[in-house]
Amino acid sequence: MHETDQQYLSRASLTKKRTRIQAEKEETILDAALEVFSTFGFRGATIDQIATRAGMTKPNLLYYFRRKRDIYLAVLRRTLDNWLTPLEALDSEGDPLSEIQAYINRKLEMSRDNPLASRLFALEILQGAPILSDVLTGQLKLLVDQKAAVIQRWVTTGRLAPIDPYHLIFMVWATTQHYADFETQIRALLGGTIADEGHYDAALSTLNTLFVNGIAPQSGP
Amino acid sequence: MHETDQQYLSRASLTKKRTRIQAEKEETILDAALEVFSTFGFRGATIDQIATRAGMTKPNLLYYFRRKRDIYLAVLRRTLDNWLTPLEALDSEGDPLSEIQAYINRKLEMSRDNPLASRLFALEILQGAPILSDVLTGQLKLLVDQKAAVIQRWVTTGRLAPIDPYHLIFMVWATTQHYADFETQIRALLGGTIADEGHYDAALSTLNTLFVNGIAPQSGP
DNA sequence: CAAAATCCTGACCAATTGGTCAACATTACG
DNA sequence: CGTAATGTTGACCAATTGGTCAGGATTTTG
Repeated sequence: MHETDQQYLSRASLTKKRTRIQAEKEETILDAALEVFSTFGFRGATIDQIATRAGMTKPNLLYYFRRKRDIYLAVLRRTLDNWLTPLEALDSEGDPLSEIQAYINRKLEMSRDNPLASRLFALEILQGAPILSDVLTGQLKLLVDQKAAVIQRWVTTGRLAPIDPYHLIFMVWATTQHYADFETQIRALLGGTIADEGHYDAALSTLNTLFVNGIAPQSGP
Repeated sequence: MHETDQQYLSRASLTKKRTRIQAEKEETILDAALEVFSTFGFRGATIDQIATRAGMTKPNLLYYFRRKRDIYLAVLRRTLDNWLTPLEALDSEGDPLSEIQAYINRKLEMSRDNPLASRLFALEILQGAPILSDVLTGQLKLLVDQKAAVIQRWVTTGRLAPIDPYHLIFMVWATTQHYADFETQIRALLGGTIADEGHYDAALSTLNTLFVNGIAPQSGP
């Protein structure tokens, strides 16, 4: 499915076979594009910037992706799965607190290991999600509705303190993605980022304190 | 201080006095500029867009602010105070839990009442804070260091659960600003924003549950 | 009311940028 | 090896955009 999707974007793939060079160059381009788009946004990025960072000329890059928008779309698609996976893994059969803790863990890891992807989506959504709006109201909404129902069940059966599942999910997103999206600010204030182990541990431990204490079922009658 | 600062930006203010028309037009321009910059970022915004939204021609706008960057700077400056005020109001003499609760309140109100300002700063910081970096390492760091020290004292004296003050502040920022910055996503998932009273109350109540339970001092052994 | 100051605009310019294309270079393959 | 397919590039184009300017319109002020 991804394979065929990409065929529509990368023009060079109107060739009979997907050649070795195509595979290599397209990946190089998308890597470079992720860096540039996640820093400057769609309009702020230029094809030349991406081409330079990918070590090729502009017309050469445009041989692989005919339009700027095609590059952008391809980067978003390639990154989308990574973005959704952590929530997908939330298991309705597991222990509520551990599940949510594990979810926070995965999200914070993603912010550390792939901050560019986080910033790419942040920029896209900040600007009104012109490209991703379908994903938001479709794929993402389905997933969130489903997982929110799981959390709601945990609350109803008393295995979690009463809390709105949607807003709980928002809080997890907000707090974890913050470390990627506002990295510049974090660095200015802490003198480092969560790429530094000490800061990572402090962030994780704060998250755990907050969420575990925050949503553990209240003991007592 | 603000007055004189602005003189450097708005060219028309090389006139002998600040005229009525200058005051009016400059405000109109900055309002329009906030809308446009907070949606498209600095590079994505065009002077024409701002001029159109301000109901004037491009050369006319450029009569008041000679360069695009001047408009951007002026908008950032005008909004900066609002951005810092909520944290400044955190009172070291108050009750820790109430103070933090009140802080969260103010921040969420700001996200509701001035989402454009929040998105403007978010875009600026996401892109590496090319303009604001001095503010981050200067004014903001001073303020945050000071308030973090206050919170640290609360922790040390056992009036707050042990938690890293910096990361606690980050969590407050993240969760409250999320509703402004990711409004598009919230709308896609909830069918509304915190401008709707129901959603606002749900968000606030979730925040309170999380933070109050999360950082209340653990009842004794 | 008239001169001075301020305000406004159409026309224009140079730089940037997305995208094309013909011609040449390289690679794959029978 | 030779030819067909694929890859690469300099030169170029049209649209967008930041910014200028001369001159006319309006407002302020004595």
